Amino acid sequence: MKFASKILLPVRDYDLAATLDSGQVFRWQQMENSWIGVVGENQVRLTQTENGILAQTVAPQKNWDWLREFLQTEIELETILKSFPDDEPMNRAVVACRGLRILRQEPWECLASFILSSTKQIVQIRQIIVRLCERFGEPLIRPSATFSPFKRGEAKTAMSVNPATRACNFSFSSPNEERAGVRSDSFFSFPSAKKIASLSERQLRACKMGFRAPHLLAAARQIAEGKFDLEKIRELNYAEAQHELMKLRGVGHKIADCVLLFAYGFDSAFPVDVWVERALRQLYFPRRRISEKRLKQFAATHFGPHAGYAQQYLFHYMRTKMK
DNA sequence: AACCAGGACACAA
DNA sequence: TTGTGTCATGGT
Repeated sequence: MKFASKILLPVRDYDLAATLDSGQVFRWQQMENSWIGVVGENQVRLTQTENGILAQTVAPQKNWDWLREFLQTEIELETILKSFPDDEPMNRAVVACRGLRILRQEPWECLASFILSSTKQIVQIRQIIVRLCERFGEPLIRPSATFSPFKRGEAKTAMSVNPATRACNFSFSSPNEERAGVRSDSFFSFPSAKKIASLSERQLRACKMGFRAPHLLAAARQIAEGKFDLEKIRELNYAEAQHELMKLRGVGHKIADCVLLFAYGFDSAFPVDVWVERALRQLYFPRRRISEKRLKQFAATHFGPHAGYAQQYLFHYMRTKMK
């Protein structure tokens, strides 16, 4: 793997591994001491160092603002942590997960990813998304070419000309790689809404997304046809934005909150999945029956203006430190 | 080999 | 308002 550009993004209080492996993004894989992933059209390698995060990209860069935006390196974490309630569960979660951040994702990829997330373990979400990107994303620029070498249908011709630029494959190349859920030699963009909208439900189900396929397809079509505008969400307040996202089939409170928090930066969004509900009941109301509604109300008022961050700390704390 | 997973939805009580 | 069945799939 050759990298054309690199930069050191100075930042402290940033746990890269915890952040990339905390169930907000699904396309990053650890390679030795680094993390390999894709942001937009860029294949990136990130390495945690003493002074910050070292970033390397395959394509040459003139401007790194897109990466600072994604990683949210400008955020002063200390301010956010100080806004958390000063209670035992929260303090323990912060001590255990200090440096955990919330990323700022591209809305469509985030929405699509979380439509695919319902009642799935994180490992399986990763596998589904890898298949989706391999089959329907665009191959990314490789170091040996100055432009995208070929489109999917022309793979055979291009391969015979220059095998080194091979970047296309409709399936996993070996059982081992399929089991790992990851290919090591090919990287693809996340398929656009327009691309997904052009597919059949059958093609999507072939990615093993099950009953989520019609939901993803419907959302992609509405967006591709201009009937649903993901950019418009930015201009709304939290309640309006949540209501708007929930108009999509397959998007309820939880998934809407994930998108609002991870893609639009609504820090007050507080997604409650089985892990977070478990954390709330078990850490805040041990051996006491609390109604669903009172629990929701507690969550909505107790964690302050950056409740979404607090939620991520509780989630990651439960999932990693508390088995 | 059951059980469960970063749910949503229609419908019943 | 809260409870139940249904939808697919495969790690653990």
